[in-house]
Amino acid sequence: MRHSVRVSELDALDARLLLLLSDEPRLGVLECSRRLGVARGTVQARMDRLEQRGALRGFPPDVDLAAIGYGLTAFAVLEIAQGRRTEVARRLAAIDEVCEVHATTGEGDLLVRMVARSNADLQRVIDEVVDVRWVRRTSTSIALSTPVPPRVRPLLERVIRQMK
Amino acid sequence: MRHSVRVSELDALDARLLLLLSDEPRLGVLECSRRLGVARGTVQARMDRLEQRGALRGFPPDVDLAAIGYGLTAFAVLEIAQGRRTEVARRLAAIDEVCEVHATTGEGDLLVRMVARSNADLQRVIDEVVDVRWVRRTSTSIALSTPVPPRVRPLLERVIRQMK
DNA sequence: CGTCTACTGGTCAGATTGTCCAGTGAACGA
DNA sequence: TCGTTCACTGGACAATCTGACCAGTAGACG
Repeated sequence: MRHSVRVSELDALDARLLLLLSDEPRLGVLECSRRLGVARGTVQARMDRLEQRGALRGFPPDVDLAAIGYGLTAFAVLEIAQGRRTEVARRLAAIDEVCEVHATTGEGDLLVRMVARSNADLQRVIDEVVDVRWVRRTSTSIALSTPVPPRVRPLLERVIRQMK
Repeated sequence: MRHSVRVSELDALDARLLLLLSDEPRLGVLECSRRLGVARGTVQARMDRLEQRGALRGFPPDVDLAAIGYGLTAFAVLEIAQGRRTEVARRLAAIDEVCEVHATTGEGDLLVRMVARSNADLQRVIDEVVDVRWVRRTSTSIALSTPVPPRVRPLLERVIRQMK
């Protein structure tokens, strides 16, 4: 049975597979095929295709930074000198505690997520970030809690819903 | 051989294991034991302990939202009415496109990461977020690029370095 | 009406898993 | 100092899963 969607798009089965893997990442190909009610080869083919297409990047371990001693998270919005985004980003990337950087529109130019062991440590990290050359102005906020942890599930469910 | 560190802390082997898994998440227990030069049972025990301790939450699939059609990412900083954080967070969580919410110190109260299919779609999502009750003021920026994608590796390396 | 593609259901050998076990050595307390 | 405890080793086991095949079937497409 061939499906009608563009090759580059998600298929309902793809979405269901991703959803299943979101809920229980340790599942093997065989178990997935059982749950989805399709042949094992199919699941295997789908996963291969999803990876080739780049939709499924892999299964990185989800490490709890707090449990490793990095209990503090902070966000910094950086304003930087014109045309220095790449430069600044590279220097930020060199800081271990910098866990994520986005270039954005709006008042700020870069949004940085960083972590630290303690308030003193955070001070150090912030200083390191702020001291990066070409950084003009910064505004930092500490994350007090994370009401919604990173998630994809609702989106996948929506995709399935729309597909039906 | 018993190790000297507190039970709640990471051990050098734990860190090396997490690092290994960060680089090649698909690795099985057996392969890990080979790479780390320890017995299989040891790796198995370590992984169990890491999970029990909460340091290793699991292996969620890394789905590329862009490849699923959600090519746009935006961040919103929300200012909300006093004492309504939980309430607002709950409503935000009900929006499929909201992928992450942090409560923060500073001018804003909540930092929201959301995604959308297109500019029009983003408009809709932003409206939904902004229209959440108790939200006073918002400021939104669109993510143009992600110079540093979410990562843990440097942190793990640092932990190992410090341990040595 | 053929061709192509995707899925099914099956097989196969080889690898991996979870689960045991006895033995070793280092740290710890009495 | 002598036991005890704990973590790791290296080995074993059956059960399971994996990757690689295969022929057969059924829509979609020209």
